[in-house]
Amino acid sequence: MVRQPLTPDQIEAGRRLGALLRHARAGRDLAEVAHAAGISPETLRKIETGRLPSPGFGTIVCLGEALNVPIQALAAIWRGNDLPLEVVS
Amino acid sequence: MVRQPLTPDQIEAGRRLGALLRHARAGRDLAEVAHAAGISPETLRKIETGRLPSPGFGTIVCLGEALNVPIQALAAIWRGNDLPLEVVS
DNA sequence: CAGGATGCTGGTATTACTATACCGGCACCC
DNA sequence: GGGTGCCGGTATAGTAATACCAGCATCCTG
Repeated sequence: MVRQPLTPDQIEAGRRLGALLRHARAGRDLAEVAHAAGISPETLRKIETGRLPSPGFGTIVCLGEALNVPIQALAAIWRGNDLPLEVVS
Repeated sequence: MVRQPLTPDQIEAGRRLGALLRHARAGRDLAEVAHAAGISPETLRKIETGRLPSPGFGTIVCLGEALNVPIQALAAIWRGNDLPLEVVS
């Protein structure tokens, strides 16, 4: 066994994370935010839509910084604690 | 351009992250911690030695949880804020 | 209303990297 | 001298990050 595929749990965690990030962006231009975070717009879009379920740690840290989302909120979302969305509003 | 290699900055960030995690583990068995975090001992060892500079977001979240390290400390280390190591002691 | 601009989406392709496993070797300590 | 634990190297499946493109809404403007 070399690297088993992502579990459904991980995939759903990625979807929750993407939804939170999209909620946090809330109007700002996708490309602008991606550039501020130092990643490509394509990558950000895929994260938001859940097609990149488990992005790199640095990617998320930079995104949280660019969007002013506390990293602990992202971690909580990932772990499944359905933290209220008010923390980012 | 498809996926440019990791920058030296990212590699050094990974090294700092690994050093912090190793410091936080501080005596506990590597294999035990890895199991608690839900990853393989090999992977944890590579993260600690800096040979996996930019692990997945979920990997770091689980590790922080297993080691009782606040996720914000890990993010700060990654960003380069040379946060004192006392936060984990 | 036509037509352009803007912004998001799904698809496909490519490359670097993650996560895992196995091995021999090197310490340290009882 | 045999555990116990860490290390470096190698190998491999699968994913992350990026790019390009055609399509489809919405909005503005002539």
